[in-house]
Amino acid sequence: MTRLDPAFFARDAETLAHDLLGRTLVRVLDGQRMSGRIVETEAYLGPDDLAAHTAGWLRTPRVEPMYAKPGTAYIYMTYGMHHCLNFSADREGFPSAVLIRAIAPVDGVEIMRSHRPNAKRPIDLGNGPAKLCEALVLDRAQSGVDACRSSELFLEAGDEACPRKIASSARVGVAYAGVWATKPLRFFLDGEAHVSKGRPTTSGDVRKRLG
DNA sequence: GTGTGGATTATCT
DNA sequence: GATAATCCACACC
Repeated sequence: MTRLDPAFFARDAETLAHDLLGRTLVRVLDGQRMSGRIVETEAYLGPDDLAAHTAGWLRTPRVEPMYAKPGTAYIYMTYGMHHCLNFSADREGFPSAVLIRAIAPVDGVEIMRSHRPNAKRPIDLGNGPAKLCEALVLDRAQSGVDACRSSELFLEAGDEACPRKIASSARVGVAYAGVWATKPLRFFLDGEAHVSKGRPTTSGDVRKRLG
């Protein structure tokens, strides 16, 4: 399986969010492999994007990985109890990233389940950004990890080089971001059961594209 | 099946 | 001191 390299990540966040669909996210913990197929992403475009943590070139220790070289993991805590996984996009010094919102579990399902005892079905292991972080044991300790070099967190090309049908919608939970809240920067595989239940704050503008 | 509200804390102003 | 790129339990159809 081909591992994704820096050149893959060195594209604008929107393109990268589109292209990460269908790829395989791999987490190795205590020598045991867990993986999942990415089925939902969101693009955070950087300085101009009011929904991004780096709006207005904000630069604090927390968001530093977004400024780092493409493929760097940016993991933050939200609502005091949830973690979300992103990968830095574009180029070093330009703070954009792609949020991984949902995965379909592939390898190590039982290991993931042991980290999320409340998950009744395999689908509940990855159908939400905070859920997949819990299942894969990702927290701020992994923020800043270079996914192109790390042996604990990386991505593979996946079976499906060119996913079937990609749909887009507004992003989730960014209602405060004005016009940026309505832009179709959330991408998911249409009809895929593992997509998260989170609904965009602006309804009715889900568009479909050909894959 | 669908909708609503509460949990709980890092981070920045 | 306010706010948040969320999830889950529990009501109530």
